[in-house]
Amino acid sequence: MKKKFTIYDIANALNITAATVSRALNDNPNISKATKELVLKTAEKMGYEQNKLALALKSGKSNNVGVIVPRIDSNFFGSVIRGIEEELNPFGYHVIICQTNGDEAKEIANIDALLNSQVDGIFISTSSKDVASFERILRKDVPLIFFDRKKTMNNVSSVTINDFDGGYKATKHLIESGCRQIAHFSGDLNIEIFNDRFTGYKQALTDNGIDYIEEYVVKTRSNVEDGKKAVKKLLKLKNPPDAIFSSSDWDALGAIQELRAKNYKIPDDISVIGFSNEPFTKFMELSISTIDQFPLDMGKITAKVFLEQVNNSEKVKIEKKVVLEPELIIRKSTKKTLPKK
Amino acid sequence: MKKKFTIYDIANALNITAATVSRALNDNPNISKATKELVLKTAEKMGYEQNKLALALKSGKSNNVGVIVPRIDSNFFGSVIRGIEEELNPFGYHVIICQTNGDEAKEIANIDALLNSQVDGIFISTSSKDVASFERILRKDVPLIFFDRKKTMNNVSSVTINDFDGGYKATKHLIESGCRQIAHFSGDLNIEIFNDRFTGYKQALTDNGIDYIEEYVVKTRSNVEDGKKAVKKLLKLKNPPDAIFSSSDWDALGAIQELRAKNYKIPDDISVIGFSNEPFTKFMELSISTIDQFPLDMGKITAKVFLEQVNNSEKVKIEKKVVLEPELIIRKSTKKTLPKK
DNA sequence: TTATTTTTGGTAATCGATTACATAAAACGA
DNA sequence: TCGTTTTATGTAATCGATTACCAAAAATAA
Repeated sequence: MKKKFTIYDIANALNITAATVSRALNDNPNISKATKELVLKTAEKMGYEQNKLALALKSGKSNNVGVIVPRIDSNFFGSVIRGIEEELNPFGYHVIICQTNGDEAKEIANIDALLNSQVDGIFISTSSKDVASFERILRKDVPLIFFDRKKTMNNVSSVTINDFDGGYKATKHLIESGCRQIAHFSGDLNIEIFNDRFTGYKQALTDNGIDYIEEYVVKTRSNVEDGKKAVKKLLKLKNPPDAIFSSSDWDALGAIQELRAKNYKIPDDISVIGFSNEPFTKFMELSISTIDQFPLDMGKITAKVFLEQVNNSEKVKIEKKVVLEPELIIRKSTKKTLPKK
Repeated sequence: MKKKFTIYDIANALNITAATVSRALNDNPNISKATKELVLKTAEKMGYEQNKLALALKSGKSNNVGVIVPRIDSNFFGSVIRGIEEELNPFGYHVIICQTNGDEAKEIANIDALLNSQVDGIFISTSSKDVASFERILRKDVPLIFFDRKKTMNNVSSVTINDFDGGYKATKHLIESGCRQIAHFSGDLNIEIFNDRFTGYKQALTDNGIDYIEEYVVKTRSNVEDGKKAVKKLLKLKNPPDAIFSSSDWDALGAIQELRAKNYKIPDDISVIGFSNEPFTKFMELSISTIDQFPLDMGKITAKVFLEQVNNSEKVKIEKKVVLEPELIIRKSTKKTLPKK
């Protein structure tokens, strides 16, 4: 077993006390230069490294933040986390990752675990219907910030994109390119982002005098298989759609694969637009129109909001709701031309 | 300020000592049932949660592991981390993420920070030329495991794929499909994985009686731009290649974009094969042949090797070198036919 | 030379949980 | 009834670093 050296070891070696060593290492003004140099030299020689755990226990600050996401191996969440890490690292914070796979129970378990480990903040893209566990975070006075998938709560900051606008823009684009029977892959409508996209979709229809047809809306779960299934279902309708606005790029991909397998022409027979701007949408045979959510920025801004909050001299409560504007990206899977009329 | 309750608060409330409370909470057999129930009830009522920091300081175990990667927003590393997290979470471990962007100084800084925070293990995909910082980890007796980008060190476990084999398989496939002038995008040859792929490439050439031509090897940095540049360079040769084996999917993508812009036919004029099986390679107009590295498995196995190591009753030193077998995935960017002869 | 101030460093409590050791009370046997 | 075992809990040290408070030594003033 190798030995880990502490300030007490340094103190013993120099016949001084740990308090002096601690002060010397922290460059405290009432330690003489001679002693400081001696301590520093000895620390160096022994390979001393500060135990952050002891410091964290004493100070109540762990310098860790927890990030809870459905999954980390998607480009979107990977980019958000990258943004958070890059922004926080210079301030000495570390990022603890937790995955929920969209499971509410796992999300609660993760929150508990993070609270136990005394993280200095929790950033979450939630999959929960309930806010009870978030209230527990607030009760412990731990900064909580939602990103992407938020819950609306008082005194809690959030960084999201305007999903309503994203849904609106995507749908409007389809309408402007001549489509009238526009289907929607919705995702779980209990989750705000999906509900907002859906609402944006409906609003765009209304604003353009198009009737909302309930059977055009299919609930999907952001994967290729669900996209295929959804298309199959839609094609069986007596009046199949001429466009699909999918709330996820993965469903859109599934839809496109299924449509092409059935020899539909995209975008001529059916236009398809996704959501998220996953890298693959750009490189595909038939590049997919989509909505960019700027995940890297979202991560960085989330981190900044957190930093503001902890540096706020703890007096006034900050509630900051940052809403990023999504961007429509038009590619080959939707028509660029104007209405046929 | 909200109050965080400790075992002392419970002890005071019940007029017993913290020791008893601690024992009751840990279901110690020599605490009476009555007291246990009382303590449990009071803890519940107060919303008590154990402070893991205090526990970690006392026990010397933080239940955190550090994972150091060049970047987290790539499918490959995202998947590895997902695998690690999934495997370790049931055992109560949390994963701290650090990014280096391939910068050696940042890697060292991250290692220092992780050691300071007393992590129970460090998993790293290294970008360093030097092993000095890893020796510091070992000196502190912290388990160290390399994955993907390793250094060869005694007493250190690693989980990698057989990059030599990957390079060999890719090159052999190109040869078998009739190519003879095979170029290679190499990456930084100081990094073992790239060097191994390169060696596999050369070996496949040799085994098939093809001369190794130095000017066919271009150093790239795993991004689209470098792939384009590399192709431009190769096409200027008096004897341009008829195939490219790229050590990265991103360079391969750049190469393909550049080649198509110049009206080369793929795979007829030039075959291209990448490395990693990034999702986009599958969905592209011209799907890209590549080598699968099974990143999720790599993460899970890395975690398992770690668990074995810490459960090893700390007596015998374990050095486990796991090498996964990569898989050739043939798609449209390479010919499937046999040699034209 | 004595009193006062300034330097410098020591003492001991603290953060929250665990645990070896000690001890009081209850239960038991003879 | 007295000694012995068992049961249940208390006491105090420990993990490593910080810091309010105090005290000796040195420097300065009177």
